[in-house]
Amino acid sequence: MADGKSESYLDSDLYRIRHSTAHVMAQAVTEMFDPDEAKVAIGPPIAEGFYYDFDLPRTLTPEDLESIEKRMREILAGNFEFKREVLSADEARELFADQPYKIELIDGLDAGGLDEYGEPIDEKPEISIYTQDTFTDLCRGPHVANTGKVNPDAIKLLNVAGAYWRGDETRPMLQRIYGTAWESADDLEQYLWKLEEAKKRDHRRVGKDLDLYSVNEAVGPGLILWHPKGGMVRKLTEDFCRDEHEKGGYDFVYSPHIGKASLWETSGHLDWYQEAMYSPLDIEGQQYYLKPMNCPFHVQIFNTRTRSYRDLPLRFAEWGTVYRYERSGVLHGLLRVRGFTQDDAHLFCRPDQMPEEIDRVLNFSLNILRAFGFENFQAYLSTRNPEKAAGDPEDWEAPTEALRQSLEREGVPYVVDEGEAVFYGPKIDIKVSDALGREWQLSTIQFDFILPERFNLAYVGEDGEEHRPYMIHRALLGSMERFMGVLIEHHAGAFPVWLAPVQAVLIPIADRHAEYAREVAATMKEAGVRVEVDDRGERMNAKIRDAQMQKVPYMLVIGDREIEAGAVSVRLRSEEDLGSMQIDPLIERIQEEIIARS
RNA sequence: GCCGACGUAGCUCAACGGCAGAGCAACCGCUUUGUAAGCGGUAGGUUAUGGGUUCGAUUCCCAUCGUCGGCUCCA
Repeated sequence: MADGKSESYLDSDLYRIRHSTAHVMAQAVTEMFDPDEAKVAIGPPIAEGFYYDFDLPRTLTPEDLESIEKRMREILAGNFEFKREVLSADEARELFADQPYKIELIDGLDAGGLDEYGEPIDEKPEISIYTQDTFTDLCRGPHVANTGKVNPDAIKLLNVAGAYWRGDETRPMLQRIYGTAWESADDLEQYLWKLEEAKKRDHRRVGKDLDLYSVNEAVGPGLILWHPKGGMVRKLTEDFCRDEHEKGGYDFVYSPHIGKASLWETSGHLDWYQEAMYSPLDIEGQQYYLKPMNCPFHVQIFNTRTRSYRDLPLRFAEWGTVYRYERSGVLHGLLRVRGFTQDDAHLFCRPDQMPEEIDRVLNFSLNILRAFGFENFQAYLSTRNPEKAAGDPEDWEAPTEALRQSLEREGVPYVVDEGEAVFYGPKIDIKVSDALGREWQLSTIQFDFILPERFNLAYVGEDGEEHRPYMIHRALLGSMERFMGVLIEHHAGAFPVWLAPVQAVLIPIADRHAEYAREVAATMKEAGVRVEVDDRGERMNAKIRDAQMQKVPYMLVIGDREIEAGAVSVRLRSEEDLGSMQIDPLIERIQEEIIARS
């Protein structure tokens, strides 16, 4: 129900509660203005609440939200029935004569093919209205029986934001009020707790607190500066993945950041991707573009020699940094940036190798994601969009079927996004659920019918003839930036030991213990543990507090007793006290955790 | 890009037409400490940038840049 559209949700009491609460909110809002000043648009339930869009004579303030919420509770207390009526299109037009957005919806419903939210539907719908108290809205329902069925202690208005009418930036900008509604006050409280928790885990905040990365105004928006600690997490991530790729039969390639305009013309990027590409550089009269993707380079490497069917499959992997223009308003911490590094690879294979290649890459992807602590996956299979699709429909069948069967074999839950594929081929996207149950898209596995043709890729078959290879793009973590962001939020900055930038802090209690601490540190470093000595003139309590807030997995306290015993006193960031431990068993324990990646 | 909110010390925030402040962090002392903040001191600012209004602007107005919440899009 992440998209708020699952069957069971559409059918639930919660859905009705939210839908009805949206209507009550619309009543409260329209009451604030003269009837001819306040225009209402649409107000559907969404995954964890509802919204309603308004066209109002002035901007709403947070104070307005409070008074709207107060008025909503009064309306709810009125116990007004939600009365449904079915109208003809003309009757509806008359009723909503001074509501232009409703008129547009009615015209759409009357024409058929779309519901009131602009979603395609098969039949021409009945036009119905719902009335509670003084407010009547065009609506297909369903609703609760009366306003008394909505718990006034389980609703909350969250924020106001701008939203285009019908999501179309050429249409008017409306004011959207987001709210949430639950069955019980406890449910509401739990939801608000989750929002708070999400705020605490926000990678932008954690990134600052743990000194992982920054975005700098002098450098530019959407461009990430990795600090030493964040850089270490990223390096460890990359090292692990590179090793896995090597074991997995990938070859490593490297390609430049810019390429000639003619390359991007051949690849087609200048035709269909130019709006996301930066303006060209002029070098000796030739135009060069910053790369938005790595594919054309890998394709060129493929093409540097005649390939035999014996050479295939070829798997070219690169941590390729690409630059894409993103509109300033969409940039978001590490999750949406303008320069990012994809863990990219391109697979070239014979048609007969394709199903196995898909299996391998899907399995590979899931295993890598599991290594980072993700357990729950949701896959999306995007199929051919007849409106915009390269190649013949039958070309799509085998790859689409191969993708589907791989998902079945892996047992990954998946949904089919009918017609959602990019024009060059079908694809699988994999989303992971994090510790708070939020979904993040990471892996993508995409077929490509276009590039092999445009670059005239070929291999010589057993028959001595030239054949066109299949080409698959895939990124597993997606982008290093985005993945780091997701990882930070998933672990709330408390990275598993193998990824922790600092795995242990040695805390000498007094100055006289510092020398021993440095000796222990040297021993541990020797054993490959990332360790620091906190020899500041602070009290032990302060040092523990700082290490705790930095989410360091091991805090090793050293005082007279430990020196005497040749040991350290071990505290975990979980606040568990392991007591006094000898150095060797401690190192062993840490190393085991690193290997187990826990 | 668009709508709205917001930019004050490294960080979190005060002051809101009349001398720009606190806590934390940094630095310097004192303290030598037993599992989440010891005490004292010092330093730190063209109040994002540029213009305007005013006797006087951090405060009011305009523009630009940036951040945040959304819309749209996506790795």
